[in-house]
Amino acid sequence: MNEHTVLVVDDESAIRDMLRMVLDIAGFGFTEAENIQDAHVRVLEDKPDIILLDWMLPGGSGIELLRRLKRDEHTRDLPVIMLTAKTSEDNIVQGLDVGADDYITKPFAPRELVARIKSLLRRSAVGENAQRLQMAELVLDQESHRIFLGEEVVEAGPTEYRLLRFFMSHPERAYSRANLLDSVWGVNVYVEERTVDVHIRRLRMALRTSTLDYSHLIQTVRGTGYRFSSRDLMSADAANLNTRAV
Amino acid sequence: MNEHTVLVVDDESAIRDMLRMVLDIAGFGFTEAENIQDAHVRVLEDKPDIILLDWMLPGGSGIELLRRLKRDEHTRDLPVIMLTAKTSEDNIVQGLDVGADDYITKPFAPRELVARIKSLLRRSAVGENAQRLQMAELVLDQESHRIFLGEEVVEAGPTEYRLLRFFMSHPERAYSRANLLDSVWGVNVYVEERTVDVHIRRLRMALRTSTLDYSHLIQTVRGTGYRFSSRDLMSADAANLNTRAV
DNA sequence: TACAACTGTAATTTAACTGTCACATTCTGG
DNA sequence: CCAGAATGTGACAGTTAAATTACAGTTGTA
Repeated sequence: MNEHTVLVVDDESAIRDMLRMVLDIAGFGFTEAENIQDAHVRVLEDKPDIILLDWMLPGGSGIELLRRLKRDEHTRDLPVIMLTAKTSEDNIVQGLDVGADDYITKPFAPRELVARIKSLLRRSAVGENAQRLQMAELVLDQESHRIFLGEEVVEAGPTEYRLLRFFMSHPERAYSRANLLDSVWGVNVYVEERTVDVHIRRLRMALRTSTLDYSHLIQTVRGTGYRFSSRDLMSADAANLNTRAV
Repeated sequence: MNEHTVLVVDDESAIRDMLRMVLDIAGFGFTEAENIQDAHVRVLEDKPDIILLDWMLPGGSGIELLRRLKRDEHTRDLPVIMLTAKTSEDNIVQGLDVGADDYITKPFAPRELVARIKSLLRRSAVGENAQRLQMAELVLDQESHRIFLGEEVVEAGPTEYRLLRFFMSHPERAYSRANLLDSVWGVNVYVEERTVDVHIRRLRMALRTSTLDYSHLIQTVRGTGYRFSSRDLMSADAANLNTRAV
């Protein structure tokens, strides 16, 4: 596997040094920034694969950077782990929409941190390597950031795009609404679970064009959540037609 | 969502009481134990969904129980949060090493504890630990939350799914209707015993597709209840009822 | 700034699932 | 073979989960 680069954003150099050592031992590349402005530059220049972002930063809190990253098309999918001090800021964390992919409270065990980083990288790895996700005539092209159904381009909003991408990279598996919120919206995002239903509907409608109807790929698992699957009532062979990267 | 039960293992009753209150407010079911032996019994009897385990316990430290739980097939996937008094990283690392899913150091904010519990429950809800249960051509795939019979997908409601899952993970053994209600519907649920019959029927019907009929796996044990068995109904009965002449 | 697209939420409608009952059928012991 | 007991079955109505619709607030953009 290629070496993954981790960007650490923290204003305390002691912590950065500590993390540099930990990450080095774990075999990760390392780059750092001590404020938001610097961090943004590092993101663009060093193209890290994941960001460890301290919550409390001078010159704009971490959430500011997070928002900015999530707003930009090109950086939206960069996995971010928030580092939160284990004190009263907990309250703040809970009240705000964060949208990070994971978070960890200080102090943390290096082992745990590394495990979470690997987990996140693994999760986004599917998307990294594969520019295109395909199932039969349904193609999600991450390069052009578009969805194709047969010859037609599927009209879908950003959220539906991410939802479909998540589903296509994790097919044949049931996810609860909470799971989907965590994976597609981000952890600590305060959104009603029912909202997922609405986006599922929007996605299903998008997957129905004048000539093709792939809406059945998004299946309801009653009492549990949803699932993306090629086989509903069809033969098991269709299962081997798993989503594949092209 | 169903109510989840939390097992608190701590030798100080004050802490147990505090946790009982906190968890109650958060809407969790509660059960407790003050030592390892007791805890093990509670795990088996109350079937908690998650365990809060104090590190320091009389008569064997918490890690002892943790090891035991992780060793047993049935309890291996039970999420465990370690409660550690001190911030000593050694303990934490050791705990995570043995298989704890998370840890929290005392004193802790109730809010954070609840958040972590929910997070863990969510993770294991459609867990990565999900396995496939298989018997011949009958497959219950917990990952995709589906049942396959040969090439076909079996249509079954949530209750039938849970019922089959229970049977497949506890085969070759007869269960009374009361047993099944406890295990599949949950304890302290007021439902008529005969209701089990109806769901048994529904499950049997589901296990009968156009090409295969596996309904005979769900066997009636007259005067007792039901049993899931691959052994033929006739020979099985003959073995059990060999006291009578025909 | 005005407009168009997108989001999240709540209210309402629709569909699926559940539990029970009444009646049918099968089994058991005598 | 009979009577009583246990289990199977079909129907049905209440309950719950999901689909749908409408809408108001945001956000991005011309």
